[in-house]
Amino acid sequence: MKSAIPIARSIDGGSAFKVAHVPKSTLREHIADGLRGAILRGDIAPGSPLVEASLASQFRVSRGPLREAIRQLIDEGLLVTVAYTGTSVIELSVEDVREIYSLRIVLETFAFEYAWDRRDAGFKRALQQRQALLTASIDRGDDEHSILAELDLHGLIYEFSGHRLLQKNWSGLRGRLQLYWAAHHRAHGIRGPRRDSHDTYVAAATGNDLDALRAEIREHMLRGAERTERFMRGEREPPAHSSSRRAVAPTARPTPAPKAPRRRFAT
Amino acid sequence: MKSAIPIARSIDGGSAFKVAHVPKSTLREHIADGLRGAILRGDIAPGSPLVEASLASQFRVSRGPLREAIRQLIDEGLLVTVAYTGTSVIELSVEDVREIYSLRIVLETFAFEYAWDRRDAGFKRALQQRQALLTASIDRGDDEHSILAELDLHGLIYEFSGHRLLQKNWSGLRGRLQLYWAAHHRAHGIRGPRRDSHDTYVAAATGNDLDALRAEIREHMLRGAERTERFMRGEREPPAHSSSRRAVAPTARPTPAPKAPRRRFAT
DNA sequence: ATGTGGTCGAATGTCGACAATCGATCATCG
DNA sequence: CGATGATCGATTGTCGACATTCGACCACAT
Repeated sequence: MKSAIPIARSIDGGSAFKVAHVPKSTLREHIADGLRGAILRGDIAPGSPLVEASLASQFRVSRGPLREAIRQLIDEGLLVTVAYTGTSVIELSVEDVREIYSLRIVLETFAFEYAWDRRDAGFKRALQQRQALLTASIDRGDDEHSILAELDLHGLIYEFSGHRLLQKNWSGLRGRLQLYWAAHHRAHGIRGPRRDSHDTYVAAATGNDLDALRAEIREHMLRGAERTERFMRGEREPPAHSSSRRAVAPTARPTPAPKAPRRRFAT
Repeated sequence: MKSAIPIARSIDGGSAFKVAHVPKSTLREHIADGLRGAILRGDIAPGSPLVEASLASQFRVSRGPLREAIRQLIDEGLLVTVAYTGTSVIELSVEDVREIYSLRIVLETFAFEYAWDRRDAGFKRALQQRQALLTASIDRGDDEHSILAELDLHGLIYEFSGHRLLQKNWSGLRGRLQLYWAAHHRAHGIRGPRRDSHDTYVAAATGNDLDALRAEIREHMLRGAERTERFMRGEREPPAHSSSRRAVAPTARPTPAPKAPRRRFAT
């Protein structure tokens, strides 16, 4: 769920308090979070266009803050926009998946190298805890949560590294991954990470053989990439025709109406 | 001379034309480019606050598009903002420099690995051409241009890789690097890349020994990081008090007036 | 003198309305 | 009958004004 509450450290005095950032204040933040959630949750399908006026009325705000939130999600790589034409959720392409996984290998390996010596009992405990959450989700058959749990498991090393650039990179990759996996899960129903696959990962991550971990990460990612690509290739025609699975409850909005009179962008 | 008129491609005919994106259309783009240029050029010093109304009047636009441009530069890592308080150019910290260079090692190495087999005569020619531009700038004593030329030299492999995520990463790093180097150059006057340092880089990049290139990149970056850090440590008190060097001609705007009545953020 | 509280100016956040542009549709001409 | 050009609705881009919040200043009590 909530990962890593930002802590403000006192500058010089040895204050014993840890203050959390004030919740949220600006509308733009709320809108960005809400929109991102709706996209990642799959309430807005990849490729479907967003209409500013409609969203603004749904969020009960004016278009100003909404546009800023959209701009932010564009920079996060979740939306694409064409001037005077429209904004839409990014389409899923195998090329993107290849790029993402190739970068994951590099960045996650680097994250471990960067923080290798600083791994302590707390790190290992946290890693095993997240693994427990993941396996619990898998055993429970909760695919939705399994995806998030797996991402959290892999995210730990980034959080632990303290490397802000690396963290920002990971959050960007994480968003895209969540989008892809969730979309495929809805499209094909079945999915969910494997248990054993992460056992070896955790073992290598808590061990002392860096080279072994490098190999494990590579293997792990190649497997993931191959599986994700296979899902993507197996699918054509994403437009709404099948009611194979409408499991997700549209907590916010299931897109006003699939009337598509104005075909924007290239199809 | 050069007709920069955008050409429309025929849809299916095997057109021999290559179309460039239409120049620019939205104000936000223009503003973002202008602001980014002003920041990277050093017309707006790191740490100095930006006032939306002032900038809007300077750009002759309303605050709407300006705010969106600002948001974009925030995501690019050039600006920081606090709600209801203000926006300012990022401060320079040694920690940031460490992170940037550590990531550069990883990413540039990966870029070469990713495109290693596809390097062709065109690549090597382009690399040598950029090196020539760099050495020419250095010999000419043009430090400003040398910085850009060095960034362009290192940027080639990212462009050539065709890896979009990697390219986006590089453009982000490149912006910060340009900001740091330009700021230090203005602060200390002297600087400018070394010639020989890049001779070995180009040689390794065009050679066939990947491990040698890995080592070279690592050495190159560690040197650069160490030098940059040294510059940063040698400096304290960036606020305007010394007239040590006001060499740069304020082509656009030298900041309205250094009256600082409202001290925002923590000093 | 130090700390405390209130007041005020300034900057950002938000809103609603207007203008520019695009895509689709339809009429027209070859 | 196909291609070309004009028209129209819809959507995004832009603007100016109002609301909200923050930081500085100053009076005052301790």
